[in-house]
Amino acid sequence: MLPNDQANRVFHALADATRRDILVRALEGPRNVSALARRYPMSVAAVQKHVAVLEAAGLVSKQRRGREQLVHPNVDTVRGAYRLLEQLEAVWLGRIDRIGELLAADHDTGPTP
Amino acid sequence: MLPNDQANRVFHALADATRRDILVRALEGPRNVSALARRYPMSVAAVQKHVAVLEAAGLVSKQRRGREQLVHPNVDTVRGAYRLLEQLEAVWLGRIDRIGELLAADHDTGPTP
DNA sequence: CATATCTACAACCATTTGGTTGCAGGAAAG
DNA sequence: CTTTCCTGCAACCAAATGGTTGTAGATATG
Repeated sequence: MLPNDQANRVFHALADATRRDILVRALEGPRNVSALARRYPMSVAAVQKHVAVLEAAGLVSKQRRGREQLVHPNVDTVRGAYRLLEQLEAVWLGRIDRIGELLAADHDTGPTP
Repeated sequence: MLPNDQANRVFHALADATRRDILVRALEGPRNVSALARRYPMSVAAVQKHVAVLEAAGLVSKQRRGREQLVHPNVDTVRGAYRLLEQLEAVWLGRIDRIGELLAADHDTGPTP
């Protein structure tokens, strides 16, 4: 499971529309940084920083090819975030179950009339 | 689907271990702010701010009961984030599919030897 | 070689974040 | 009524965020 501080980095990285889009583009196929930068109304350096945030979170890796740096996705990390949210929902469903048990128990022992 | 700026708020809210824990406690059962605050090494006001961030993201709502304010979860918003990550994975799987198609096409037409 | 392209990194700046303390109001308990 | 508890809000502060510009190195291209 994602350790707590990586979870912090992953969700922080996802909390920005530009970074989410960069991730989508990388998922579609490897892109270099300046090609990515052409899609957004900001400097190349700003996009470099966004990629660095995604990389620190383990959501993408960079791979040199000649003078360019290809950004490609780490799907496993996306799944890690996915699983964390799944666990949150499991807590919720567990609570529902416990309520169900209580109701069943109530029904079994029945409130003395 | 979550609008872009709500997605920003949701992932930002999840990018903090204290806030994720608050969400878990709320999922276990409604808690008031000062009961939550006792669990963390910080002031009540700090926890109030964390709850406000979760509330702005739509992850929890507050409901007054007498002098206390019960924090209870909005599971639908958790599922919204869930779905967004699902979509990311779908992009990835779509790419895999396209690669599969290409390979199949390569196999069909075959590279002329 | 000369020039253009892709990247890295530093310095700088405004804004946001995440904490603090202090104060005031409403509800519960003595 | 007085006191205690829970909450809301404002002011303040250090650190992080998200952008900029500028400089420099390495690789392609003419």
